[in-house]
Amino acid sequence: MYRTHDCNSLRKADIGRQVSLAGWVNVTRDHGGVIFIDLRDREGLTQVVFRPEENAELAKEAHTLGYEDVIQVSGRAAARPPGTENPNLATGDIEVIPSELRILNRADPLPFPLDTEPQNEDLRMTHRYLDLRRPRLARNLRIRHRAAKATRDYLDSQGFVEVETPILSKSTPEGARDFLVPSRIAPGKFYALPQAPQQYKQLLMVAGVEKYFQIAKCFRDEDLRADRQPEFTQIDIEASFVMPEEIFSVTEGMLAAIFKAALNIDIKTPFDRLTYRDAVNRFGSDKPDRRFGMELVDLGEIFRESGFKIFRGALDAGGVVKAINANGFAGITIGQADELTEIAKLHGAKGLAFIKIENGEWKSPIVKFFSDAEKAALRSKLNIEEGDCLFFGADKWEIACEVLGRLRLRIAEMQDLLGRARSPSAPDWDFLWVTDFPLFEWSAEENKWNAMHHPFTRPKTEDMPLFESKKFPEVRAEAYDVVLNGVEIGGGSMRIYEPELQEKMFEALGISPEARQSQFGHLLRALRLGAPPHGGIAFGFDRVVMLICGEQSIRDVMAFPKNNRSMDLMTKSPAEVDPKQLRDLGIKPAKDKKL
RNA sequence: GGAGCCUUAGCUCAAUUGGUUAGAGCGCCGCCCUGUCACGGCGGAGGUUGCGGGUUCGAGCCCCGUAGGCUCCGCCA
Repeated sequence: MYRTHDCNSLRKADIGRQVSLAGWVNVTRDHGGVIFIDLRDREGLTQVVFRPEENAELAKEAHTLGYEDVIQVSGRAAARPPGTENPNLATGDIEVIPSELRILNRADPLPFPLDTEPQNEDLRMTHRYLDLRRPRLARNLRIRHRAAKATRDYLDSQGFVEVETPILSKSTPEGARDFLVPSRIAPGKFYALPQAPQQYKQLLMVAGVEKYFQIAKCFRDEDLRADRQPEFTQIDIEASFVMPEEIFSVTEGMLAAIFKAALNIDIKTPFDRLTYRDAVNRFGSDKPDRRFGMELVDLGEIFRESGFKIFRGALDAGGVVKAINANGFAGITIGQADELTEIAKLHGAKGLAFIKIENGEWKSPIVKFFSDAEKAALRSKLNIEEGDCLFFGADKWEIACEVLGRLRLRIAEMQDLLGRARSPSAPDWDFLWVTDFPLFEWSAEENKWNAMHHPFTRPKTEDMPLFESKKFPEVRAEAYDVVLNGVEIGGGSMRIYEPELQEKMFEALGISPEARQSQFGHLLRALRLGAPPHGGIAFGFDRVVMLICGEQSIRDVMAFPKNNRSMDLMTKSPAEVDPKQLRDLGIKPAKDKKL
């Protein structure tokens, strides 16, 4: 037996007991005579004391111990001499006086220290197993575990059944780029790794499972971000004979259970709801961060007859004039103004007009075009006060909203409104439903309509006539997202369960009848064999855990993440393979990768 | 595909406007130290300043290119 206790369990009551501990040498304090070792395991620290007068042999060996050596000690739990107790340590009343020391494994000097935040992320990644020994990441892994367990326990309590679906799956034309796996048995053919278990879970509804969930690995071969990895985990949920309300309440219950288990926090349910239209109109985003104000204000009424041509022109063309008021931001620097102008242009604005309110004066080249009445109306509508800074968008609705939405977020960052390093116990967990998404979005690149959510999403019943008459931009979907503090953490929809409607949807998306059969034949067939009405939702589990842990990147809540370029620096994957493996698969690498 | 920031010792960082032999703390090695808890003290080793080119009497610093890392845009049904 290596140990009788972990390194966080010995207390005053254990004094005199014979104990064994095992773990890593966290730090040594070698006084030449007496030697102190802080022994660490995943639970905590215990001080081990070697004294020459007690055991000269052991003390001599203890002199050789270094950082992260793995050792086992057996001996007696003793009271610390009065005055040397350490109140900062749970085990600070006691120490272990060993009669035995086994050095289980020596450690080389470490590539980076474990007691400070390393800056060099690729160094951390190449030695990820060391990085994970650091308390922060070790804590994150355990929070993640608790969140996953709470998910399973809660959904189980609600009658949901966890079903695994295939990883070797089939490529579908819609959506993200697939990871492909070549087939050996059918040379030239490929499996695809699932972007989501979407079709399988719908087929499980046809199978009569009624309530399904899965903590599912998903794969998307797209470029990475701080909150996007090629391989990630979803909490996937689907239920039959349900309305959106029932999905909403299961979701709220589940998230409440997760936050209770992970942080012992009671989140506020039910969540507020906002339609897509309102979200974009008020916050310039379909995943609004409502933790600070600065809402978009419509100024159409004020400038309808304005002499300021830019605003008037936008309105006459059927667009909008909107503004945000950044309170106390009149001190904006030239660099900041330039950056915001860049952002505005990048997202389709022709430029960025802003007004600084300084010393009672409105400072901006555009102010001279405003009438007194317009100024007065602005003042009241935007609640303008000394020190404010106003930013305007005059454009098509979509562009004006998006630009101001982006500016709003960047300005909030500049003003540090988001409290960058938020503590996990931060009280402002702002959950929100965004509903009534458009069913379609226009792809200028492909010159066709695409499904905004996915091709199996139902149109809202009241919008069915619009769908039938092909007024695609106006059709709303029975689709919804969950947003937490401005991060989209989940989304779902009611699905199409009627084969005729599904065919019409495919038609609208420009998928030929032949392609429908080859790509979705199994689903269309299933819809003809007794498919119940159904719908569901899926959550980005990594993102939820990231927010719970107060991390800025999902890499910090994954054990072995990939870097920016989708590489695992520890195993050095992807890597070349033996030519024989390629031969078995009937694959010949192209000489010129640009082919 | 594009933009920005970054790259100096094992790690974290410093190095006036371009100017002598590129420094510090931690770690590492050696010596000393019997109640510390980030123990302490003395000494030592350790650098092609990511790489390649250019400007210059002289480049860690300026310019060009390139590699890598991170962040963002595009992309992510």
